[in-house]
Amino acid sequence: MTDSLQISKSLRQWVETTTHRTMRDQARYIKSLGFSMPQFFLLMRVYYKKQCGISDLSEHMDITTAAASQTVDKLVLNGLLERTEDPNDRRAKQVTLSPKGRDLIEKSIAERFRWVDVLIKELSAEEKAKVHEALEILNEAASNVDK
Amino acid sequence: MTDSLQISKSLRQWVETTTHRTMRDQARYIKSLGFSMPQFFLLMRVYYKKQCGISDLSEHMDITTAAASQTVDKLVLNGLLERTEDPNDRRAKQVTLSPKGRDLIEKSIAERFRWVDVLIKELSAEEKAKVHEALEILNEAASNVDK
DNA sequence: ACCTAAAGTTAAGCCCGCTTAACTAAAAAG
DNA sequence: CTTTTTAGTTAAGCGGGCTTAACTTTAGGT
Repeated sequence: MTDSLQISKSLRQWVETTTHRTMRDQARYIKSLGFSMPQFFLLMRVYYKKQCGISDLSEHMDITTAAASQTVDKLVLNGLLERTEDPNDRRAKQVTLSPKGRDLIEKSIAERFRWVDVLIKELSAEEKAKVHEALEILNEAASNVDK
Repeated sequence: MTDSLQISKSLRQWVETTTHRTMRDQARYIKSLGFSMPQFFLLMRVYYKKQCGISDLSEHMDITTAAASQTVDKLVLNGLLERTEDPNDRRAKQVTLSPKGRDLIEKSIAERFRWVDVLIKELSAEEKAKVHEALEILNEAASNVDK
């Protein structure tokens, strides 16, 4: 019989492992490209939102709008972001990823998946089947929790 | 039949979800405690290794031994780390977490587990059993990969 | 014993992220 | 139409993380 405590423990361990691994790999990759973590987190935010303003970035990253503006400025100069005026509100700016920026983010995501493929090689065919079924369940549950 | 491509896809999605969900909360929590990401990563390394030298930290974090030494210094002054001489090699230092440091790390890990329990509530008893078994497999595989 | 290599430390200095403060311009409120 | 609020920019300055360089002390090889 599997109780909630057992599964909670194994799930926690797994989340801890993956988070630890992926954050480290990501940090190294970002650094090797010459970018800082704040810059990268900002790019990630734009990646997930597709488009957002300076205020959104400052709230999301817990920094002032001044800091967000300055960081965006550097990333625009580096060709990773594009900043245009919002046609509906001429005070606001629309920040989006440039092709170069999108490429960077997608490669960094791929980077943290290299570990995933190494992990899969550790599994037998039978284990793969079990793991796959469980992951489908988890992914479904996660999307439910996200509303 | 479950092939490697299928499982890779579901595992990638899962890792993507968990990483994305937890990264921001983690960063915010660390910041709210007044610590920097480099400091936190260093503490994490010590937490996982239980005990390690300055050289290990510098290699692991891709910084010079000088930088590692200085960061450790600050964390010792803050009461989060303890630094003692290695009895087998008097050049080397053994860096370990103080009770206060361990507490900090464990609380930060707990911080990103809040949604894990919500997730488990989504599962039926049967699903819990399957997920638990799969997670045991994955955790085992992960520990093998990390040596 | 000698000499080189290895583990850390210290100091000086650079860069960068962030903040505060003062500002411009546009939208909303009255 | 005036006032206030909102979005963003700019400049000055602080603090922290990191590097290089010079140094001390201990281990290990010959």
